[in-house]
Amino acid sequence: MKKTTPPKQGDLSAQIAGSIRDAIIAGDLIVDARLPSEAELAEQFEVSRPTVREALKRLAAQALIRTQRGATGGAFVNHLKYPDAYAQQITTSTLLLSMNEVSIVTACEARFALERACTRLSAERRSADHLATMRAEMHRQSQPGLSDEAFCASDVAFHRALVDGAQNPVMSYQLAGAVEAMQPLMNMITFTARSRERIVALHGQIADALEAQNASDADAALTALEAYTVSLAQDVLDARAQR
Amino acid sequence: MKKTTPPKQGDLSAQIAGSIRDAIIAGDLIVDARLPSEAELAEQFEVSRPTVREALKRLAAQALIRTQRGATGGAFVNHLKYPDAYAQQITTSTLLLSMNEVSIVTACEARFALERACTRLSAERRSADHLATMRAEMHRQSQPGLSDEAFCASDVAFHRALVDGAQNPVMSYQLAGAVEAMQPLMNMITFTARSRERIVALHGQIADALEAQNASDADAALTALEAYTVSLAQDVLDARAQR
DNA sequence: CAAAATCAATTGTCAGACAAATAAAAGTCT
DNA sequence: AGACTTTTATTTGTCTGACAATTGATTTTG
Repeated sequence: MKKTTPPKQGDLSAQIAGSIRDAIIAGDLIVDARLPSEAELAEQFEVSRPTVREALKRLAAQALIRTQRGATGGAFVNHLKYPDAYAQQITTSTLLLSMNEVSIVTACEARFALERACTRLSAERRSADHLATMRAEMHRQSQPGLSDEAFCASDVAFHRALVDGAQNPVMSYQLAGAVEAMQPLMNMITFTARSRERIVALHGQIADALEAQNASDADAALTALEAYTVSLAQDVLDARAQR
Repeated sequence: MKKTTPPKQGDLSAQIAGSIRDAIIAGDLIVDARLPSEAELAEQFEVSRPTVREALKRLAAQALIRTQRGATGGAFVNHLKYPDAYAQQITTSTLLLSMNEVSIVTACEARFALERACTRLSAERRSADHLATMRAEMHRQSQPGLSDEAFCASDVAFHRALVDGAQNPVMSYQLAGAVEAMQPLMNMITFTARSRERIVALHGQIADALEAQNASDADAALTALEAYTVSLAQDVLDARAQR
């Protein structure tokens, strides 16, 4: 946390946040360690307290620290848990997709390629619980009165169960963006044209394959789902171009 | 950006940051749109300027906005570019791995599964440039005087070229954490025991397969590399346990 | 007309103060 | 003595007001 060779780029609060972040990543500050009080940090870095506070807020925004008021309060190095990392990943992925004119084809290709990376593990290890979740979501997707938003949410839940079935938390984390950030995209593009029946049928193939621990069948079903999604998107875009 | 149904959780600065973030994600604030000045925001949200500033710093930490001083300055919705998202992903992944006692086996499994998801696309589309990068990194890895750190960095560069060969930026982004965050882990674990020769040989198999557009051979080589990495980690851990 | 000086708006930083929360310490009653 | 209450000290959260630094726009000047 010392001011060793500060690269002096950006604002003071950014520099200070960088110093503390580096200290955390380097392991100089371990989880649950308490940082000096804001007043002490201000003295150490030779800045005012508001500046220190801005730096701490930057770190808090990345879930690197948490703060607590009171006598024994202060800023503590946060144990970065999976849900926090998930949320960040989803936010970042959503923004990245919405701001970079990524084609649906490219996004779909990435999403399904990553999801297929889970099939082998998921076929091998999925628990009864994961299978039950898939079946339940399929059942929900078959209900006639379901809104488009709810259908998409259920779709996401189904695929998350597939990914979680691999029983590898690192995998689940990495896939969070790919699976969840697609929801608004699919919502916007395909909800007018898609056949829920067909999607549920493909979901059924995937669930059956995973239950039978047949990874290549699950692979094939995912590929078919990808092809269907891409063709839907193509149709919608064509219709839009003609109009 | 209105204070519509504020969930009132956490600090004021967190609430305000959340409001603005939601507005950006919902598309109410488009890229390069200028936010009101800090004074105006303070008035709108009925808080003081330091509180607004803390909120803005939170958003800046996530690269959602950028600020500019001067007459026409202010806070602008930032175009989230891939490099920014990469950096965030790598930081988050690194912390997640270091703070959650993830076993080497789990991390390796995820990493190589994701990387194998790229082989089909990369075999199909890799450019001469990607192949040249791989060869160059392999050449560097063969030099005797290379430090462990430099070898690892080159290793990462090689795998990044593999991933980038898929010519899918969404894929490259999603893989950034998996590929780059492993570097410190591998560095710490296997640098004592590994045979560079063997690793370079496997890299050669991968590069050859991609050049021949043979995805399944590349797959097999990656699987072999995974097995070798895991066995190395196992050896090191066993030796550590005996000591 | 072009260059220089001025201006105005905005963020960056600072100082000091008070409020709110919180746990430890001290005090009080049974 | 022990349990409960009150006080106190520490720390973060927020506010007010001010000034410096930056930078584009405006005005002045050669």
